[in-house]
Amino acid sequence: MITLTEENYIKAIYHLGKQGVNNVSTNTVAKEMETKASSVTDMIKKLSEKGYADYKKYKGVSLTSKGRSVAIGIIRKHRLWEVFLVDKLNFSWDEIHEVAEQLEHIKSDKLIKQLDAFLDFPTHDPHGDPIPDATGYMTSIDKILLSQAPVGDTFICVGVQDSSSEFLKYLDKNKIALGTAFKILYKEPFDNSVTILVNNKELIISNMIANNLFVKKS
Amino acid sequence: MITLTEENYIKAIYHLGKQGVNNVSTNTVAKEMETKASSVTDMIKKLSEKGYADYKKYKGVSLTSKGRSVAIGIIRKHRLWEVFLVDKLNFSWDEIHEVAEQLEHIKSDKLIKQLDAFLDFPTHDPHGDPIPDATGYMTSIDKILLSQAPVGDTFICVGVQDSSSEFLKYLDKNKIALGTAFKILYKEPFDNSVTILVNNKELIISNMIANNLFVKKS
DNA sequence: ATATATTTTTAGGTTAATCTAAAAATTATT
DNA sequence: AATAATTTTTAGATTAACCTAAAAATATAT
Ligand SMILES: [Mn+2]
Ligand SMILES: [Mn+2]
Ligand SMILES: [Mn+2]
Ligand SMILES: [Mn+2]
Repeated sequence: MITLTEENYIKAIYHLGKQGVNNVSTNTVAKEMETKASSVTDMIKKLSEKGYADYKKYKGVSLTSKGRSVAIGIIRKHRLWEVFLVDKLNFSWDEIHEVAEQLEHIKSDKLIKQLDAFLDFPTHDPHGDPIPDATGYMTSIDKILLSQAPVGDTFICVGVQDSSSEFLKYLDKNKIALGTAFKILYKEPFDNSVTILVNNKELIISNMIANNLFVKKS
Repeated sequence: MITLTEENYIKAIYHLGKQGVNNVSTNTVAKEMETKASSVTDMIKKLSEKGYADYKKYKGVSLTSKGRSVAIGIIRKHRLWEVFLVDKLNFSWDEIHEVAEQLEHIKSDKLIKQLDAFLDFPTHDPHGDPIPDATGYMTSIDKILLSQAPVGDTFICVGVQDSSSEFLKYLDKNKIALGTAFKILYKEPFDNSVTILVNNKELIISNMIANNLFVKKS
């Protein structure tokens, strides 16, 4: 039996250390979980005892393959529910994360299997993140950050790094969505801002924005 | 802030004492919650302090109007999710209760509002129980137990008292579903069994079954 | 009305998840 | 290499939800 809190820690370790393979420091987990380092120490001891994590004192924590498969299962549920909320219940992409944080903990194999089928086996969530299939396999489209993309080429938006409501609303306001195509006209060396041509209009994007938008060459 | 456990106690008190109006004894709640009487005493003190329940030592517990509206909200969610599972995800009516027990605690006003619309504002769940609307109003069809229905008349099945998987599977096996019509041919005084004509076949139903099937005159 | 049985509450403990404060280990700086 | 700063762990408390066992109240039976 695994508790909701344990699931959330496992997910955090997965996201912080490249799919849970890299060691993550106690403080890093504490920040992500909005809790204190001492609480994290307690919990990663427990996760380690239960076989979900590898932990050596003062050396940080990583996931075992058992822990990794738990993490992937939760992520699968999170992203499928996000698709449900957008595709079926008309939520916008900036309203879904908090609800999915709750729904991802519902335990029922049949539920997630049927939901997957009902949604027609989506491969990506509304933020462009890949949805692991029932076996844990994830298709990774090769995407780069807009800040890393060269001037002159044409790209399409395929994902976001930050999926906070604020950032997503900024994109909405500027009519940038997944699938939107644009051309990189100019990169200002002084502040690393990027001028793009999108929807037949020039738009200047700050480095911070460019650092949170995933694109791929079109 | 209300915890999941508090919600479950409130729901239990609601179901045990006619919509939470009647006083319910500590032991009754303990049995329903599969816990000990001492734990119940602790919890109903807390519910009372938080304004969800009225409690006097040794006198049992009932719900305040605040508690009642919490209960109705949870029941609304439970039943809407049950409709979702059956109508959209192809669950059968005997597989949904446990999942709905989890889903009923998801907190999002928009979610339940949109789900209601997505399901086309259903008024009854797959077991024939009424679904409270957003204001808490519930339509109650006047139904009686098959065991109370007179011989000779024709009835349709409109609900179940017991919604355990075992009972529901029995009904499936005998091709009895919500909306199924039948005629009461005979009631055996010795064991109170009931002979009905259903799907053009005679079927003898034990008193226990007849005590768990709601019908209405057709 | 008294004794017996049952129900309910209280007292005191446990576990999971958190916290603060202090100690120990590690890392960075002179 | 020694000292200072930072990170991590330990020790000891707290809270929610539960438990057992004993005490108190209520209900039932003689
Ligand atoms: Mn999300
Ligand atoms: Mn997402
Ligand atoms: Mn149910
Ligand atoms: Mn139901």
